[in-house]
Amino acid sequence: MAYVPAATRREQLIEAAVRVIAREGADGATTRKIADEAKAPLASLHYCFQNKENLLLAVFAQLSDEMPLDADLPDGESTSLGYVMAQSLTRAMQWSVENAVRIRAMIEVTLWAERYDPELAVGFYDGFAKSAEAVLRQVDVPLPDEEIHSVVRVVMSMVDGLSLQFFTDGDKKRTLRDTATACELLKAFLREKEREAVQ
Amino acid sequence: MAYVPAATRREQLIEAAVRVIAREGADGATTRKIADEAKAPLASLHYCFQNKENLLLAVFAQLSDEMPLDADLPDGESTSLGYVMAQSLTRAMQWSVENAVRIRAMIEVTLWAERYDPELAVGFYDGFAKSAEAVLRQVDVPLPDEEIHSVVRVVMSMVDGLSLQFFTDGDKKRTLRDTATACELLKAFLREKEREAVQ
Amino acid sequence: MAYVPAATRREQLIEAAVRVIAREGADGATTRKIADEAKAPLASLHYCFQNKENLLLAVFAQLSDEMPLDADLPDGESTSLGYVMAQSLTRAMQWSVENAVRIRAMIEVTLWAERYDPELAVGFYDGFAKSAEAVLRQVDVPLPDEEIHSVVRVVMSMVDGLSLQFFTDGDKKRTLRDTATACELLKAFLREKEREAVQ
Amino acid sequence: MAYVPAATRREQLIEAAVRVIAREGADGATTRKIADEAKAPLASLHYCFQNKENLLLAVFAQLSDEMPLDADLPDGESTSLGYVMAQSLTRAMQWSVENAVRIRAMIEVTLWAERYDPELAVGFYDGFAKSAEAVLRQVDVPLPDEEIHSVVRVVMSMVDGLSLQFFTDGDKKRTLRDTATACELLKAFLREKEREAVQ
DNA sequence: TATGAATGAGCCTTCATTCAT
DNA sequence: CATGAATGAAGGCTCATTCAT
Repeated sequence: MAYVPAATRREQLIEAAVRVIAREGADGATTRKIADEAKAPLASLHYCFQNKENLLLAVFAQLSDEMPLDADLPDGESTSLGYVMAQSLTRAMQWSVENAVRIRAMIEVTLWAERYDPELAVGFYDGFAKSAEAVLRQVDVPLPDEEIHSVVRVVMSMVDGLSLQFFTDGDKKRTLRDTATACELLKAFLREKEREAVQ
Repeated sequence: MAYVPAATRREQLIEAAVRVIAREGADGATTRKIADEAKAPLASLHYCFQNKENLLLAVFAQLSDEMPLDADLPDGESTSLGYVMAQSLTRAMQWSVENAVRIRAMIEVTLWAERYDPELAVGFYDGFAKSAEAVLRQVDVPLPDEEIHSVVRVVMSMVDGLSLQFFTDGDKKRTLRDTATACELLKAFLREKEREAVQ
Repeated sequence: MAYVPAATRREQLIEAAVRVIAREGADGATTRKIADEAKAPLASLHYCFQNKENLLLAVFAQLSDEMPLDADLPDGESTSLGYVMAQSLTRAMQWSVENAVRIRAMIEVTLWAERYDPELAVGFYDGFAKSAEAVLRQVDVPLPDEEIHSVVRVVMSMVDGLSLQFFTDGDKKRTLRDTATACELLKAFLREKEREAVQ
Repeated sequence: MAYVPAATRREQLIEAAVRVIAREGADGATTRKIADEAKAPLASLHYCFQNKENLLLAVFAQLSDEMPLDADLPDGESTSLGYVMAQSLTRAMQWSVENAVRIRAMIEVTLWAERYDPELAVGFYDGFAKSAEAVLRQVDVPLPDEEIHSVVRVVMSMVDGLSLQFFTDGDKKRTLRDTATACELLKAFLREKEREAVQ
């Protein structure tokens, strides 16, 4: 087998791991299957990551990085909270349906990570939430802090849940339609809040 | 080890499997760990279920049965769609936070089942959705069929997502608060729809 | 492969381990080589001994038991210390040259045991020494306790050293001749002591 | 890591190997551990010695060279055989207790060498014996050649055996006392022989 | 029938070694 | 020349399963 530099191997192995994990779960993804999928020698996996655990953590980190958390804020203009959140949700789900394998792997690794070290997954969720809040700080929010956090978590749960449903049925159109519905729920809620705030 | 009739053993093993799976995942739940947890001989597992696969399917079926899908409809009275759905969602989440182990196991087994046989999990979701629609047929619905199905799926996704979050942080209060927020979203949406329908 | 009861398997594996260890050392004796030598499935090794370590400890115990430590004391008659010790030494060495493989294995395992747990090997030597002293209590000893202990240890060291030499050259005759010489040293020493004691 | 000339590296690696082998045995002394102990790059080990085998042989040769075989003969004076041999034995054991690590390594490598190539160790013992005989040629010997060779081998065996015991208990004082006892045995034997020769 | 005992297949990891500079 | 990087082969162990009663 041709010698391949470690940096390249790391990427190949992570990508291979993502595919195998999506297919077989984190525990089912044996080092051999991953190495084969990457067309890499088994030993290179341990050369690059020391052990399976580290590889999974790398996969977790990689996928966390890739997840689109932010909305495209039209600069300068004043935008409503509903618009921003809906757009975030929509973008996340669009990414999900286009990256079924990665989302599936993400879920499997997240569950694995929780088992492996409960702190880890919490950290990820927090990062996610922080990122969302950063976005919100840029718009006028008609709600007290505590309430807005709750809404953010509900939106996140909708992303998780809709993604989960998408794996099960694999129906892209339906998932996007349901995403639109979810946005409607969100906007209706915020519109009502704004109306209340005005009074 | 005392001889125990197969029927009893089946229950013990399923219950043990639920606990072990919640702790270690479906793949991490070895036959030995399950047998030990059930204080049953290892061989009895294969005697009762032939193989691990069948046991996991039995766990899946068992947990599917237990999930509370229906709302308590106040008989005779006319109730709004929003009320019914919100109550369903709330009940589901209350059950979730009170049955963390079972929900966790459910998620792990569902992911395993999808890998094992994609049809299976679909069937489960469908059953869930059908059951929900049966409830809805009992109330006035201000939405076309297609739209109402979409809302049902969004609600289901919120249950899944909120449960997922609950495992991660284990914060019961927060989860119930977020559940209430989710209900608000849902109700605001349906109120709006009703207002539109009136016009 | 035919099912074989664990008790039988244990013996087969220990015997096989002795041979492989004699040939390849304790570290070189891989679980696979031992299993093959015993014509046993690899898994049976772990079924019977849990892990390699335990097997080696069992080999150590087994060989310790087999070593002939005692002299054939002619009952009733008064025998000289020199006679008893010389006979012990001779018997030990006769056993050694007839059981080259076992002695070789014993040495390898003893070195391994010292690395694995220093206490172990000490215990073995102590047992050896105790056993020797028990024999000595049966005869008249013309030496103070401390001195007799030292002689015992020197005799033990001759056994070890002569055995070591035997492995290297494999010359049975020479080893037995050297053993006789060693006995002469021992007896000459004790004769001198007795003469001194008489005065 | 700084570039170091091969000659220096060889020494560093041999010294490191001695320490690691004493600690972990010849098989347990992995190339990596040795390289680390020498603070040398792993590849330099193979650059200097081609393979692990050669390094072990080098260690064996090195340690063989170091072993003190000769007695300090008081020039000009006539010295007894007993004195010479006892002094050799004593010096060897003094060196042993002061160089526990090297002796331990020596034993481990010798056993390894015997496994690797039985001729090797024989050669070493022969060299040892030859060297001893050279010393003996300088004094009056009251014994036939064959018998004196046997005594030499017994003395060598006592060195080996006492060293072995010393590793096990690590009791320096006791080892030296036992060495003195061994000398007494030897001297008593030779005195007797001399007396016989006189008659 | 229900169970203790035993095994084939496969897992993660580590080793000595080789490659490429 | 001397070294960092990479790999083929093997090692200890565990798993689901089957056997024998």
